[in-house]
Amino acid sequence: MNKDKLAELQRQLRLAGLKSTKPRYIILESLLNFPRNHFSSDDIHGIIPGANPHIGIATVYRTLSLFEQMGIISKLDFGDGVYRYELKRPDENHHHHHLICKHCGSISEVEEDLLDALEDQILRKYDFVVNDHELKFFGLCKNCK
Amino acid sequence: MNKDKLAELQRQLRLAGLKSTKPRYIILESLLNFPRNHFSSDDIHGIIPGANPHIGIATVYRTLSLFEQMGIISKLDFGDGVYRYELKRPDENHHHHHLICKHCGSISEVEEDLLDALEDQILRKYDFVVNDHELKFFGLCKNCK
DNA sequence: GTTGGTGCAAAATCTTTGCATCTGG
DNA sequence: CCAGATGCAAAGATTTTGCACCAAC
Repeated sequence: MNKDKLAELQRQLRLAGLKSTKPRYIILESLLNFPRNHFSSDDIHGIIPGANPHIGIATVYRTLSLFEQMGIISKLDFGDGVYRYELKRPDENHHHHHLICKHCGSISEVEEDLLDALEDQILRKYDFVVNDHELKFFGLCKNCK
Repeated sequence: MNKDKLAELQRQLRLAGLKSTKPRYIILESLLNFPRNHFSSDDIHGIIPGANPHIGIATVYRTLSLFEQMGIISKLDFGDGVYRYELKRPDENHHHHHLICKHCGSISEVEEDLLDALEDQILRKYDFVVNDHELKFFGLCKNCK
């Protein structure tokens, strides 16, 4: 399955006239194997084994930014001064929502969208065409409440 | 009306055992007069007349952070690496939503909330108690679409 | 061999902190 | 007076950039 993603990356890079390099493979592999759903550039840089050709933090930033443009990952902002990314699910056209526990800091995901009615209303009332949204709920998770 | 807000600040500060100082007055006055609804620390620092006792950027950061704790303003994050604030409306218990135009960068506000159904569902399904939310819509405003 | 990619270090940006000094109560 | 607030500069933290070198194609 990871093999598939790596081959897919190679295909997409070639298609865009870009090079498929070792750092790009290693970074994709690292984020696929990352234990949490959300990761920062530093998270990824931190888990890359040092034995590989050494990968600089600048390359991680550049590569994650590239992956975002390619639609492989999405950039997230939980308001703590560090940008994070998550793997994009191929069947999603909108971002899902996040539940952020103010006590323990855990982040979980909401499958339901349910914003269609609101988006309709926004189009009608404000004449604003919504392409995407980002919704965060702050509160207490089941363990902390 | 601004007089009212200044007097109210003085009252709240006294109540909390804090000092009502000139920089705090000047900063409150500056954000009340700021031409847009959303402002960064640097925005506020930039419009303070130089003739006053000179106010350092650190004081602006500290004061806006204090005002946030006091419930006068809310911290916002539009994902561009700069934190902004907005005046809190006394009748709002939840944050309102924002429309962010990807073309011209304009930010407008949505009055409707309409998340109650979703919040109910989150409580039932995820056992998560929502205290607050933050919803941003990205797309094209009426001038840019 | 080109063109693009990488590593490194320096720079840029935003925010926080330490500390001597000042000031409101 | 004294606790808290301020100004300044330095330090932190995160992200971006310039440039010589390296590696895909």
